[in-house]
Amino acid sequence: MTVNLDDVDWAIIAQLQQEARISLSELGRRVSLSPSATTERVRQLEALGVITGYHAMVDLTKVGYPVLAIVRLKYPGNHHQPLRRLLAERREILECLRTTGDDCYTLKVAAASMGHLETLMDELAGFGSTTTSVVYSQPLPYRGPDRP
Amino acid sequence: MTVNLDDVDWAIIAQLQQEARISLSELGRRVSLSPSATTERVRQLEALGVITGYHAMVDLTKVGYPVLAIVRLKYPGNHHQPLRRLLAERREILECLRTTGDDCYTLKVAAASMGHLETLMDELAGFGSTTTSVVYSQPLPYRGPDRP
DNA sequence: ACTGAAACGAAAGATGC
DNA sequence: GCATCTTTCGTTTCAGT
Repeated sequence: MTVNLDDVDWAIIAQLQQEARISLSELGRRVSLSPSATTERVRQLEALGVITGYHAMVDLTKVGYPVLAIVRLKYPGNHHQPLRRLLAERREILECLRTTGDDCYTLKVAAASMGHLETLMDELAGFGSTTTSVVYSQPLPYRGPDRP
Repeated sequence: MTVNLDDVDWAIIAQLQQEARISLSELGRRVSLSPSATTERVRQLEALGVITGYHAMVDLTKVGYPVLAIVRLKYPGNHHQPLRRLLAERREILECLRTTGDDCYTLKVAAASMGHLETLMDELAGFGSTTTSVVYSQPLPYRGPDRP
């Protein structure tokens, strides 16, 4: 499943992980490649599924979601469909990871207030027992993986 | 701290959260605005800190990190500097949230193998007691917040 | 706060190395 | 797999509303 990536591929990935909206010409300048060669490399990385997308990041507080929480969910049964439906519907759930261990799901949830978070927790509590931690701060700026 | 956003702002945010590399002209077409008006709106959203950046997302398995784990860290002391240093150095740590509750930090860690994860855990264990959950799957495609 | 026009720079595609 | 060239399209700036 691993793709072989050379120095230039990693340089491209590093640049686009930090600044996804730079032009292909600018990207080419930064990695010392012509615009067309850069375009071809980026196309390949996308086609191979190495780069899966480009996303704007938003300040949750500024858009009205000042409360961020991590919810761990202990989900006993095997009937995952209802939970999948909730994940799709409730846009306050920003991320969901299924994990080993006692808590099968770990969710990241954005809420407009503690009252709103309470409502969301009530919905999730229908699926199993939950453990909620409210996030104080995010001590790490965004970054993706680096070359090994 | 909240910024007032109208329908057009939210439409712009929604588009850029899904596809950050579309041209400003294309974005303008999608939200029914001229290129120059679109440019000005995006510039404002960036200047206000509503949009904090644009990032390429990468398939961790394809770039050589097939093991993803969530690590909860119970950090007793108040000396956070050494941990901050580790966060900055160890690029395998992709995310770090400081939270309420018994486990003060929740980290997302990418590893090349279980052996590599073991090494990383040993480093983290120096700071406090850890609970590690390996991620099976990510049942939710990436998405940011939606309009309330 | 948005439109429209004009100059500049970038993207896309074809060709040759 | 990469560079160069040309056409087409996007970006930027500014006048005007």
